Amino acid sequence: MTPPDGTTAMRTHRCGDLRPEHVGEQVALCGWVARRREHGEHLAFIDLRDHTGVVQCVVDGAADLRSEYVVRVTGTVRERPEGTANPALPTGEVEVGDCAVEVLAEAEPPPFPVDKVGADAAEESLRLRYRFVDLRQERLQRNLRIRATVNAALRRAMDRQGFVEIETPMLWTPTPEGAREFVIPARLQPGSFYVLPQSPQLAKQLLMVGGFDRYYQIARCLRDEDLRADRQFEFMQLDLEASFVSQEDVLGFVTEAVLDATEAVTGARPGEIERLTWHDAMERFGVDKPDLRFGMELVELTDVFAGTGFRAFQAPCVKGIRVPGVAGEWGRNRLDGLTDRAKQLGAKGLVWMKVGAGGEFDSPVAKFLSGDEQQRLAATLEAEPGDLVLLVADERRVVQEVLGQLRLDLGRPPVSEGPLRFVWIVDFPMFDGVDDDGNPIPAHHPFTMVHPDDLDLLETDPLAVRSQAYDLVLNGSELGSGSIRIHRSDVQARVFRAMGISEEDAETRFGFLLGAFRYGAPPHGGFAVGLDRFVAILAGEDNIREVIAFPKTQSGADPLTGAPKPITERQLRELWIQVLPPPD
RNA sequence: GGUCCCGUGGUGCAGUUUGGAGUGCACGCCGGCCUGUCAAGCCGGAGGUCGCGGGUUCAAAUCCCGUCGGGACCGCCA
Repeated sequence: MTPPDGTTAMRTHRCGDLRPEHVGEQVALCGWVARRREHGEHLAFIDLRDHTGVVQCVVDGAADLRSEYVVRVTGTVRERPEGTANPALPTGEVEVGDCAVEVLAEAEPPPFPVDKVGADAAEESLRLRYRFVDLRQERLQRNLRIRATVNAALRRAMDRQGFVEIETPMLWTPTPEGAREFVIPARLQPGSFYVLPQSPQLAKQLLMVGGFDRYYQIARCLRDEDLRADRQFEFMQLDLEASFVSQEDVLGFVTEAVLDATEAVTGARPGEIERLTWHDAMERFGVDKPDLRFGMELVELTDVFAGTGFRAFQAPCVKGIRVPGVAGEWGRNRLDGLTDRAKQLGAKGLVWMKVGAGGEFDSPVAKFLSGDEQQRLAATLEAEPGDLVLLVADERRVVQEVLGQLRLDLGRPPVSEGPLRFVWIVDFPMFDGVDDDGNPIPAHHPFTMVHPDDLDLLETDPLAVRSQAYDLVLNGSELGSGSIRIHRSDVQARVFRAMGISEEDAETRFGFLLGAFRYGAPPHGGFAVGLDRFVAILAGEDNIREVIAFPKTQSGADPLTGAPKPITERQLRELWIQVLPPPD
């Protein structure tokens, strides 16, 4: 997997590649002046940088260079004199001697230091305004190369599994569902508009009807929604769909692809991806995207306090988490802060208990709990001396949400740490509560297939219906989701009815897809993996902007180009568009 | 739409709580010295609309109001 050596007409080697084995070779290197140490008119050291690293070049004379000049250096590789090797540099045992330097391009001083320390410290908008400089630093070079490695590995995996890469249109049709769309005026049809696809969802289902039984695409998706550390207007997905498949087939295809990509980046292939049902994930971790890198699971305690006299625990659900060995670090102030946090998350309160040296509970509420309750509590939690125990009693959903978040607050390792813990979340519910009109709210898009065992519950108990939808989660981040789709019009009609979508409604919104399905739709299902988040985790980055060459700021601007900008009157007229005055 | 944090020479900070001369630190930049440095060193120098606007005050980087930009989050992202 060694990439080509980079030899060109202008250079013989790359800076970071030089080693003792090259000693004696006449070399030509090209790169940027990272640093220079000049000792008068007789000696100068130049640290020359390209994307492979830095090497020291020695000039026997004055070097009239400045930072970030682009230069070509010719000289002879030699071992460094006794005692002058630099173990901090991979190239530190050698240097290029007797250098002649040719300036290929002069450069103004960079607006911020071109290294990890300098760029990390700089205001991010400054980095983005000078992204072409920022990109030279090792971190972004590495991240974007990881990204390319992932893309290549995914393509290989999909090709190997018989998938066909097909591009779908960027100019698509508006659909009044889901994310807000970017709108493109149609010059040839004044008053009408295309939109940029929020995903290739409908297109790939049409491809299934069209007989491409294994489709994939590394697809750009666009959503005009507010930006976040893990969300940009435009993002990439490994999008796939296959016909005549079960859920198992789809999970298999995706597993193969993401494990291949992980191995390509890290050199190690994770074991088989484990699975949790949505129900178990919510009960044990309080979230549908559990971070399995650490324990502190939610422990069910409802039975323990079934007959309790303690008013606060007379609730539909009681759960607790055990934070091992930290009791000593939690004084009254911090615990009060934690209680505030729990209330802010929706709990009525938070009960904390410290486990003393003899296993006894130290807590303001201990006196309200019977000896038997305390004993069963300790046993169920497997509490050890020195542990801090946090308990919440409330409606089940509230308990899960609050403790799930506290678990993350107190235990979640940094993104750059720990093993890569993939997990499939399966058996999602079909609906997520009811809206103001009493209609069940679909948890996924309306073409998601019902779990085969639950089909008959659609009319009787819709909120109990599970779907054949599944998520892939990595270290607590949702990497992607997919489902088996409905391909039979009778089932689709029942699901629309359950959702409160009328036939006319459905026809208006998805008519072209439903129409196509009348011409012979195979059973099919698919998935989409969010690549920006995937790459960010593999690169150990919190923020997907660090794995995107030219990202936008939180307000959707690009400080480098100045986009978005007004366009000319003439352009507007051509598009039959008039800009309204801003509201007061 | 909302909550919170940040904005001071090119860069990163301190100064803001308790108003008193653009005060300080590190890096960078410019000039000089320097033949083994590697965050080179030593000497000297330049560089400021304290984001912007308004208000309070004898006096505002500092207090108040507004606004712009950046970031984190809620809403939103079927």
